[in-house]
Amino acid sequence: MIDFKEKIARVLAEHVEGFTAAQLKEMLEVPADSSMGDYAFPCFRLAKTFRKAPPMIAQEIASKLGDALIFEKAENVNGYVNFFLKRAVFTEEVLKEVIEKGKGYGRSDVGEKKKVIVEFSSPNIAKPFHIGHIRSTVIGNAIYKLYDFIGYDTVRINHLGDYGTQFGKMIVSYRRWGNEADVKAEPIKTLLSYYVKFHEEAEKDPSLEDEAREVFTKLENHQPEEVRLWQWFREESLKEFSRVYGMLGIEFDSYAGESFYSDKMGRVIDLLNEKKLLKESEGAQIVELEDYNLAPALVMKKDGSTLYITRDIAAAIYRKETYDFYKNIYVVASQQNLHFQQWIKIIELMGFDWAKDCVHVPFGLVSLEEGTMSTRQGRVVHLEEVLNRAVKQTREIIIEKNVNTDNIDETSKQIGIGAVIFQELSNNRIKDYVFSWDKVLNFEGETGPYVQYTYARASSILRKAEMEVTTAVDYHVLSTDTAYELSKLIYKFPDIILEAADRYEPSILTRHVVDIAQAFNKFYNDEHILVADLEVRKAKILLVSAARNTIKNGLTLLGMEAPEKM
RNA sequence: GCGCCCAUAGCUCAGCUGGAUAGAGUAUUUGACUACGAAUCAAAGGGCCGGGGGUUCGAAUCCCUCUGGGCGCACCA
Repeated sequence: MIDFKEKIARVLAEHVEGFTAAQLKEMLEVPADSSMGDYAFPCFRLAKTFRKAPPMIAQEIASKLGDALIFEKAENVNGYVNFFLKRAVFTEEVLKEVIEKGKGYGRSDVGEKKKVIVEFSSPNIAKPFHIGHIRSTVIGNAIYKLYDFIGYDTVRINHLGDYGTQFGKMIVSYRRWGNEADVKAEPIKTLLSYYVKFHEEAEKDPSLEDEAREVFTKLENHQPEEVRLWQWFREESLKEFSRVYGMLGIEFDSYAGESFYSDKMGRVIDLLNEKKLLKESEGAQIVELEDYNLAPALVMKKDGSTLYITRDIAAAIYRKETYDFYKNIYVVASQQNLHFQQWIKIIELMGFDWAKDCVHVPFGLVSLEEGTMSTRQGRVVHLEEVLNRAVKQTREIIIEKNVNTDNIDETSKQIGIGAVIFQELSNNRIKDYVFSWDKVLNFEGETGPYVQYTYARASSILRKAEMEVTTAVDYHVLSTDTAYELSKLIYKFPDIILEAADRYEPSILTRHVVDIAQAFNKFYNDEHILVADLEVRKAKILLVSAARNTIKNGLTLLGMEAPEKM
């Protein structure tokens, strides 16, 4: 597709001395208001070198430019040279590209098949999958899809929290107060109750804590009975998780969780020793990071067992050796910022130059109106319940509207679950937010259902048009402001994808998809599409088809479905 | 105490590596379904962009400082 900005920069370069086309391209902007043109060149920075007032410079440039192949006029407004593209030329270029590429519109090969690992979701087993986990899960999935779409070779890893002292606690509690039948009937609920019970009892009898640590050490040393129980808990938990992943349409390439690295810890300790990074402190082994303005990192407890951070170091080394990644992305809560700074610095100190390729992508905290979530205190909202309620509400709305009740189960799922995903991907990931039922169950305005509705509407028009989509149309028909705005947003789509991937920020894409939907709805309301004049109808149908196609590609990247009817 | 993050309309948030009158959604008021789906569209009101300094031709955006909030800081993950 033509890079219009590039073209304008080249034309400018012929008339502005001392700057390359590339430099000029950097300086080009998009005006705040489209009535001021499609691109703008601010002349303020040229004032010093040319020793003239910006409006004079702009005036001179504009008068020299006249018209060109791709723009019809360039004019000076307050020191800016504003460019107005030839709308029909622009629209033809964009729409042909979309129709030709179809599902691949926006795809690119900038990744050159380089390996990118995305670690996301990573719930703790034996604990409920709650609304706090949705962020990593949904944001991580979108980041994976974005990188996949722009040509990287991706690996999705679910770094399950399936190891650590907590399982010592679980086993102790199960042996004292639990039974097999209860676990089989309702695994996570029962296991969680053991965990809660443990903490209640440990308040009264602190020696239980030591007992739990001992049991975990046995697990680390592969004692058969402990390993058997742990494996059983893990399997039962995974069954429940896969149900939620199924609803969300999310898959992983690897479930190598923390336990997977349990036999790779010795090597990490040896390497740290070799590099003389270890230091004894109060009986434990630490890595001092004072020189880097970071708190010391505890890598081995006084009883010789390892910690979370040791496992992350082992995991990073393993991944480098196994996948030889170009980038190793971790979609993990911002609460763990320090933890990531610490271990990535340690990796660097160990002499691994690929430490710079490990990227922590943090996101803000989800809390409830009652306060921060606490599994132990039962203060949680289960993700499955959120999804189920969203689906149920969608179903009620469909019945009420009575537009299309075929496949109502399937459609309700697409929309209800889509609403939850979309909501999660709407804001900058770094922001904290308070979970609210009203908000996830609101389907109007900037929401998933709004975008899906727009898609269904576009699909409906195409069904009724009774004509093939063709790019052999009169593009002047699509030169109205509303049609042109829509084409411009469609044109930006591939760049938006690159930016969203580059900044690890799916919300950039989410916002843009909303913008396209809004522009489409405006066009839909402003102009009659299925007009009698077949030439006009043909052109408008082409734009509808391109918009619909782009919306679908966007939704797919966000991990959502696009229903034909709803 | 130290470190990191956040602060924009009543509410929820956009605002790209500084650029023209700070934008959406929601809520409120009002208008549009005998044209293609009203989960829609249009209009109105609503802002010392947390406060104060600074850099710059130009700051919501960059720097300093203060205030308010969140998160983290040794044997949990």
